[in-house]
Amino acid sequence: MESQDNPSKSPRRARGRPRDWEDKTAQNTIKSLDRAMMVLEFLSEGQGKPLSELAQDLQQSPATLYRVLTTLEGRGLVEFETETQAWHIGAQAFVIGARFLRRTSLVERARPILRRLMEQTGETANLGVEKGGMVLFLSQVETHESIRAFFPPGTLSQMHASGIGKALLAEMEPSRLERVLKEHPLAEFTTQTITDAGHLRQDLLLIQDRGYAIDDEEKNLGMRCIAAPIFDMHQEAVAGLSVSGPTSRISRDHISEIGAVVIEAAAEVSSAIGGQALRR
Amino acid sequence: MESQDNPSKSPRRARGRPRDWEDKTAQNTIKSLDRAMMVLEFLSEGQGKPLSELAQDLQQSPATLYRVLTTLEGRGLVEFETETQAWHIGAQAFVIGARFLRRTSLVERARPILRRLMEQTGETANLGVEKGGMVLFLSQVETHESIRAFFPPGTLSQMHASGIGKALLAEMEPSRLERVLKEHPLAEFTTQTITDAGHLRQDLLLIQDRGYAIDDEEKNLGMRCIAAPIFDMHQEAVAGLSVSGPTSRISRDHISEIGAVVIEAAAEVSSAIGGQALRR
DNA sequence: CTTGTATTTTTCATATTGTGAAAGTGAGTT
DNA sequence: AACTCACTTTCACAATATGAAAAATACAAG
Repeated sequence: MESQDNPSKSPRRARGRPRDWEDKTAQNTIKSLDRAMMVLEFLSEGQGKPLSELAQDLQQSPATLYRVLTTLEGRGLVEFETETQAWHIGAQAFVIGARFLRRTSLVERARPILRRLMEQTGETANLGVEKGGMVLFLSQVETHESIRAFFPPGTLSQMHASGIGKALLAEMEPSRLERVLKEHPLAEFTTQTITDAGHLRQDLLLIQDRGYAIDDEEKNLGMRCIAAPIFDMHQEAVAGLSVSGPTSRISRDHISEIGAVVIEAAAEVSSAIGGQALRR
Repeated sequence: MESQDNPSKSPRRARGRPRDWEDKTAQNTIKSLDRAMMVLEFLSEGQGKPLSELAQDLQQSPATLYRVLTTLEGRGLVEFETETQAWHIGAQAFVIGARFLRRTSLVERARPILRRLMEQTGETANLGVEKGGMVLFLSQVETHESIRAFFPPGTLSQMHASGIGKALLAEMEPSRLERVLKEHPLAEFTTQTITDAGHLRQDLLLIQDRGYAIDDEEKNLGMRCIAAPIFDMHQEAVAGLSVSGPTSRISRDHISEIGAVVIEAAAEVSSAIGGQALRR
């Protein structure tokens, strides 16, 4: 059962020096650029701030910071609000970032399926991938109901307290799973959150067996979420798909029924991107 | 009726040297950073490319480009695909960019209204703003119909061939309008596209008078679009909202009826962001 | 298996250019 | 009207970004 790698074809490998370092010391980077990107990142995280405050938060000289900001402003990556003297993330950052979605056709192909899933279940449908040990929400089709779950695309969320996250963890190879667990402590969000690693591992086995994950008020009280993994051509779980809604509508009686629909939809997306689910 | 400003509190105005230059020569920027951002922008526009190709396209030395890319990679802004040796825009760019939407509450507040608009008209509803003489689409609620218009959020589009674009142009102050017209030639997309400035100006007057704009197959044949402007507290048109769909469903008979609904929805968004429409 | 070629990655010497301190500027405040 | 504060620009200096060239590597051909 250890035949993970596919020796059937020679997949045009890299020339040049191999990037085996990966863990890297990454000495070969540009300092000033890296610092500037730190500014951009920081700016995107909080509210807009005036120069002086940024300089303090980032421990940089106002003069340098000012030049970084005006340079980024020149390309529209940040914006300056004259009224309040505050620097904000700019529209161009959104334009550039949004193009990430177009790269992988995952989002496009999943979208019609997400929509149908929403109509079938009546609940908001979400698509997410794993990124740096977190779940990154890529796309969403919202329910018509007025009480609805809401994960804006671009949101990052803890894996262990998310349906999609657990679905992905359950399919992860052991070593990678361990690394994720090591790097991300099991923070508690509600009384239902799984904070014990053993307990989580048990749940993951159940998920793998059942085919779908349940986030049972583990992130937000009153909200349930049913998720299933999406597989690529190498039978690796590259994304997850979920429906989420209030416990009142996603009642315990409905879970297995919804679970089947979610698995079905995830399998459809898998084949839409040329993938195929694990044979069990 | 000129009491715009709220005298109840001191609205913390700018100190320091005023940014009156605006047009600026912007000598005060960091060259290397600017070049790096150009790389990021370029990367987001096309498909993923290998280093050598990028170096040629951007006229930069491979060595420098390589360091820029690895630096950006370190922050997840670009990604390197080992299989094909291609550099792509990264997930972190999406994460950062997506936060732009959270800044202005416009999107959040408009979303429920967009949704209702979609349900009322049965057609895809869109929200967009003007950015650098173009229309930037921010958000969208798609119709249930299988034939539907599609502007992915983050898309930029020419103003003169877009419903939202024309609605915004119609409310623009003359000097700014002229500048936009000067900087953006009236490209022809279909036989219906307005390519004559005089003709466009005439249409804008009509739009201002009527309160909504019609894109009558001016960008894509077979597609109509009805749009209206959204106003902020200063009675400036800061965004626009539209429904778009095939000519078969948005027939000439329905236009005025849909127009009224769109105007109504736009007015609602206006008040949701604390704005108010022009009194006519 | 050996050699050749294309591409990426690193090294290295150089001067470009990013940097912080401090001076300058204007708006708000007393 | 003088003062204060925060942003913006100037300036001199050396840190560091840069490109040429060399090294490293994978793939292709003989």
